[in-house]
Amino acid sequence: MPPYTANSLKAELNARGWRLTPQREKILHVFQNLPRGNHLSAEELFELLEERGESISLSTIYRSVKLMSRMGILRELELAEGHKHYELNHPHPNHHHHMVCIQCNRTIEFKNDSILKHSLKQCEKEGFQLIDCQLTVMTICPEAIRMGWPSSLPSNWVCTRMISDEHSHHSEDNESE
Amino acid sequence: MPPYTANSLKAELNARGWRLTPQREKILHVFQNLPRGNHLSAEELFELLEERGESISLSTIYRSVKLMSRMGILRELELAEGHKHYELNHPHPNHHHHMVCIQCNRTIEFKNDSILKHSLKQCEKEGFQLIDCQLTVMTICPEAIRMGWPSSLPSNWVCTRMISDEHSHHSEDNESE
DNA sequence: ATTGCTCTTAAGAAAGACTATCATAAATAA
DNA sequence: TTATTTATGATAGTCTTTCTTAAGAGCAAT
Repeated sequence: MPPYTANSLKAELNARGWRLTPQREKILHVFQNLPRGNHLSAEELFELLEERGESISLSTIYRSVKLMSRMGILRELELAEGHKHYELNHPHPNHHHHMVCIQCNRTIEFKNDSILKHSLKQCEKEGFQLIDCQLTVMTICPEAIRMGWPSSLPSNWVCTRMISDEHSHHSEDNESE
Repeated sequence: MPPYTANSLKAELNARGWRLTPQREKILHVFQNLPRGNHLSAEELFELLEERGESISLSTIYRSVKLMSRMGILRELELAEGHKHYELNHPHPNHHHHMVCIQCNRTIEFKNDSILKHSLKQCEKEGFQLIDCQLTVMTICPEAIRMGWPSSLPSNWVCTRMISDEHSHHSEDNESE
């Protein structure tokens, strides 16, 4: 049921020039034995291992979860403000992007397959191999707009003119530099 | 020549429910008098103000440059690894996205207007107002591939099957769940 | 207008989360 | 074993969050 054995983890790591260490194995072991849907912060993972008498330094914890996330073994979640959580990257296509409201600071997830397609095209154009992609859209959310916050932008903001250029094909912005 | 006066900054801030404080005014003032193309880290900005006898706490520095970046007054640059720099957001459309190589950790910029269009469409669909967008693509770069690093992905990684689904229209992944 | 009161936001300090650097230790290769 | 590369752990550095205090804005009664 857990997708990784010590051997397959080793193979995965070695394939990229990285090594299987006791620390990495222990960390993965924790995640594999975690009930599905559960997730841990770096700190929680650290304490959990501490309790079991297998103390691993926080540096290594942070480094390992980062590495494994980049490899696609773990998944990095931004749940609460201020700290990340990690879980096994189960093969549940849960690939999404984020809209952040600059007014109320809230984050909303959304799905959009075109983003992945564009990323893939970009990679192919430049000889890169795609692993993952992540779009973050800074916005003003409907609630903020309803509460009267202006949805217009500073006059010198790059996006405004790019978008207005896009919509009205009579470019009215003749501002000098 | 500098696009903001104390009054226009105040208007910009007030419009979003934020206040013009002496600290924010001083910070903007520094950037407005910075030669074009120059940029400052939070630490540098702190020291510069310190020298002038106008000491502002680091917390406030960090908070202010973050706020002004989100508003589009400043622009946040990721130059060196490990710390950010800030500059005035001149109306030079320099809007770009990033490809990160998970193997060698390098970041490459690229431009792609479709991303902005898709972000805009997404925003309109959900009643959000777009301010900015930023795509990060995790990749394996050509150099890393040339050096023999596998460009294939872990078998349980979500993107693989999404992409292979996309390319070969005979979906071969009949794994349960 | 000015004063006092209330409500909201910001500043500063300190703690917390995460990342980078560096010396040492462990793992791989020869 | 020895040489080479990579990882760990400790520490310092960068940035964010939280909390308390201070300051700005709005309103009422003077």
